[in-house]
Amino acid sequence: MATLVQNARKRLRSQGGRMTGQRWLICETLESMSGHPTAEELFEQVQVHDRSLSLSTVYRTLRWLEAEGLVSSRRFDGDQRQERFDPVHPSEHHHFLCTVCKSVIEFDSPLIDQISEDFEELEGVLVQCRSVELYGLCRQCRASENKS
Amino acid sequence: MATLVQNARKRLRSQGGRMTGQRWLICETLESMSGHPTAEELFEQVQVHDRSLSLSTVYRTLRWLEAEGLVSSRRFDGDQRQERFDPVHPSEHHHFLCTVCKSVIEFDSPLIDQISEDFEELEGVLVQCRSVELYGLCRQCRASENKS
DNA sequence: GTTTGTGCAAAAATTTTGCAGGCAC
DNA sequence: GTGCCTGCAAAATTTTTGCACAAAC
Repeated sequence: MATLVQNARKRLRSQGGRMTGQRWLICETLESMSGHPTAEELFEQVQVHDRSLSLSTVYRTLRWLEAEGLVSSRRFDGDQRQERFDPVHPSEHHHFLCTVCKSVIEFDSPLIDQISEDFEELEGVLVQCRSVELYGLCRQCRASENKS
Repeated sequence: MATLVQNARKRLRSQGGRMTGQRWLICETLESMSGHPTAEELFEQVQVHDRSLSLSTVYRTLRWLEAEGLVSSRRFDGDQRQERFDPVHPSEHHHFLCTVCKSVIEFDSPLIDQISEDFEELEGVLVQCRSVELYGLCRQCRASENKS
């Protein structure tokens, strides 16, 4: 499966853009971070490898990747201001968020299409996108909750 | 069914707060607006009836209502910055958003509980909240899309 | 009278943009 | 060399806060 850097390089080439060290690092770092980081979190992680890379560049790169459909941005319940970013996967997927440790688990279910089709029939609308978010306690946090 | 103003008044009484004209107007206006307005939109609508009511008061009231569990705030896909607010309904419900006219339709489906239970079993997590968002074309926009 | 609430203006927080210089091709 | 890209600082946008005054009990 193509990595984010590979996809980005392809897009850049086709539009006369350049795969700079900064873009490379941002893509690689984003892909290595599991939990849908904010721009700020990604920036901090990127700075470990390049002290001089700026937050503007992180934002500019993320927005470009988003426009290219390679990265998606969202806000989860309880996120007040900052957006979260993650590489777009080839297949649609949805999110479970642990309200204690903030970890994210991705999932999918055929029932989501069913819901969508039921609703189309009921209302006469056309559904083009679906987003399901579940919130609760992950396995670990659930266990430690029980102990205390 | 209790209105937002009625619920708010009850909470205020029990904690020594006051149902002021501003709070009343904000609650009534929010309840009368169907499409999950932003604070700014609510503010504009409120200003029709009270020119001197400030945006700060709108925010302060919304945050208080939110803390009391009477109003919920969210951001939909494509909303870049501003949050949207709406009165919390007694039963859980989800949202369909028209990507053209921005109208919002609320719905519910028993399959959502099913998805949630399936996922709990699969991952050993505890799901406490669910949020489903569908995006597409509403009946009207779908029709006018076909014509053109 | 005391406490709570409001408007205003200023601050805080997040994201975007203009510009001068730097780097990739 | 040309043109895209970056860092910096400043702007823009949304939301919160401090404070003096006003309103409700």
